[in-house]
Amino acid sequence: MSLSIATWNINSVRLRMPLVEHLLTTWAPDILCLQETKVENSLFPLSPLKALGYEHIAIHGQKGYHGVATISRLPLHDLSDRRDYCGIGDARHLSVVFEKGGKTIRLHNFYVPAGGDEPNREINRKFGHKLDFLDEMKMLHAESEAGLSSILVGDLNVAPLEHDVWSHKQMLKVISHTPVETEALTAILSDGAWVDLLRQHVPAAEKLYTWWSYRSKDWQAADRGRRLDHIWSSGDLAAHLTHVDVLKEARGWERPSDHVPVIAHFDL
DNA sequence: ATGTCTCGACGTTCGAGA
Repeated sequence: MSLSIATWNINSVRLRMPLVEHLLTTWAPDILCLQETKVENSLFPLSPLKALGYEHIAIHGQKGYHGVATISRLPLHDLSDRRDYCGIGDARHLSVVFEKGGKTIRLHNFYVPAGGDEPNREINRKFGHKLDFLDEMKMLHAESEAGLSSILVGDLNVAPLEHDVWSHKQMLKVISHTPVETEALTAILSDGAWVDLLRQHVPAAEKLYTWWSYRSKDWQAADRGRRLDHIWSSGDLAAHLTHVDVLKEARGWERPSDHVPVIAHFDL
């Protein structure tokens, strides 16, 4: 029995609804986790998703900024788990529980703060917010709930490994790849007993990106990407991973997001 | 080229955030 989980920073779900529908009809993941939906809950476009068979939808939005949504063909439970990291009321987390192949699985959907431009928390409060958010994530453990497996996805806004960026040396002082961030993400991963599924599928020595800036004449020719979007799981599920698709082609779609969808496939 | 894109704000353009 197969299970597929997708994650995608959509950068406005209302603006890019045709692209979401294209993803769902063409790739048909069991569950799609979106970030940066940028819409309050009352205005979220539920009906076109339900019409495609995705009848189980959990949303956590706010006006104009941030926002996450988990869109599923499988029934979802425990839809009200939205954690207020840093206690400032941002819509950046949502978790649900579902069942597949005899397993009960908690699925976390995250949108980690980007952190601004200057990698110094003394002069840039947004960087401080990002570091505090990551610090709070260290408490997440993949095996914290008896009988439950875990998956964690989202735009974590950190490219942790050398080959998660186009130039390790040139990126060391650029937010998303500074040592304090990459060390924090690595600590969350190891302290929480998570497995980095993209890197289980693609060796760490190979370049792998999920995001290409809008600020480029030709994103494809420059290919200065970063791996900001992640899918992690508990070890029991990682053992059932068959492959991961990074849909690079989506960066070339009309009016694209700057992030591309990533889909993990399991054989359970 | 502080490079582009999105949203909200009493909008016909700009500032925020990314």
